[in-house]
Amino acid sequence: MSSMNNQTREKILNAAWRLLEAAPTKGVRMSDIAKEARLSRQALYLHFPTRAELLVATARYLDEVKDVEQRLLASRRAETGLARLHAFIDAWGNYIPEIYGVAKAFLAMQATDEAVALAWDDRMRAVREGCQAAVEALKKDGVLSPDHGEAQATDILWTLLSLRNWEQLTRDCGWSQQRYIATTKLIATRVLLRDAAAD
Amino acid sequence: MSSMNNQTREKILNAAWRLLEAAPTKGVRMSDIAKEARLSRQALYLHFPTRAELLVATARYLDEVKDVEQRLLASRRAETGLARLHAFIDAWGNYIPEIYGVAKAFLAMQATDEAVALAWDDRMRAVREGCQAAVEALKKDGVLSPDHGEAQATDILWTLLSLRNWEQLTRDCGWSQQRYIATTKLIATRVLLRDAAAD
DNA sequence: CCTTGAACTTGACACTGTGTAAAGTTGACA
DNA sequence: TGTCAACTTTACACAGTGTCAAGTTCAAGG
Repeated sequence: MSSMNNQTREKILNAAWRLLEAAPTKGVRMSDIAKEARLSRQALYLHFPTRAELLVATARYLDEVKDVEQRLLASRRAETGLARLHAFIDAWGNYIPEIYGVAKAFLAMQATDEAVALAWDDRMRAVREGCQAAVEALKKDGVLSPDHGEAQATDILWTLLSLRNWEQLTRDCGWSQQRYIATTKLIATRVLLRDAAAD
Repeated sequence: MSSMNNQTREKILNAAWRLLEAAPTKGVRMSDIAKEARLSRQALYLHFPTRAELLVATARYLDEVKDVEQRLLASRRAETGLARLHAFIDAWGNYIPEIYGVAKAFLAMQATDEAVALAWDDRMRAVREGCQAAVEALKKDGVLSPDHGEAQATDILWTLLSLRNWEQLTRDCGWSQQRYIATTKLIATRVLLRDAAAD
């Protein structure tokens, strides 16, 4: 299977991506993806054993194309803890809308499929590490609020930056992306930094 | 249908509730509920036209039994804005774990079923109104942070108090319920109140 | 030119879970 | 005794996933 034509594989991943991005809330079926990729439904199963694995592969493909690693790592170059926090919120917060379609399909399937749940947890763990690094930088600068230990501060930041929160604020509450970023920075700053250190 | 034996109806709702509470993440099927209620699967359809409506009815039943209205209204009796905010977080935050099982089923079905999505939105709107009332009380006391308008403050509090955040903090991060409540109060206070007014 | 094999198509089918339909059972009440 | 409502039993339609087996296509290599 690994020796198979990679072009076809990419055609499938691209089709899945396109559909999920276009209609994040609608349930995208295997037959939909096949049609979009101009292949028979069965051809998909030649490349991906299950829908779950196709989704996971789509997510990895997306990461690769969009170069998340790169973006998240960029925030680590910031000099102060606060700058680092803000850079991380910029990096991740602006990445969310780009992966929203695929992520939504993930979250919907997470409830039923073990493999999907694990893959999602794995991705979120990566985000959590970014949060942790930002918190450590604050601590090092001596600006971390005495209200929280490092672990708790990481939990809070991680939760604040959850995709669900982004979804609620931008979709349900109608916030613009820009406002989401700005306000999230404000909240993170208020919650995580010791009084005098804000801005 | 409305003239039908209400005992059976309650037996079904109770069975659904028990199963959802016991295994919030597992998909509870109609046949599971039927078995639990010691009825045939078809009997469920005599009382509820679809699984979606059964879920919605279960949620309403839960609210009735647990008397949410009462609890949320209680917070309105608080004298100061801050006390009101904290009372509301107590009321709602402590209600979440009691409805988690049913709510989880809701959220899982929200993606596919329109009726479920509407019912959920409706419930969340009620919570939002509680948030809004708390924010208004803060404003009236003159302690609302100048960083936010009333609408934005409401959005933030509402998002902070989302079931997903409770889930992430208590399940994924391992926080105790008590810690969840205490820290959520702390965060809300830090974010929503003007500097000098904290605690 | 002819064979071989990989990539793909076609069509059929098993399985799960929801929802529908129809005929049969039970027991209370008039 | 008969009737009606509540419930059971059995069967089936439907969607979507995943499997299977028999074909087609086409390029590479003897």
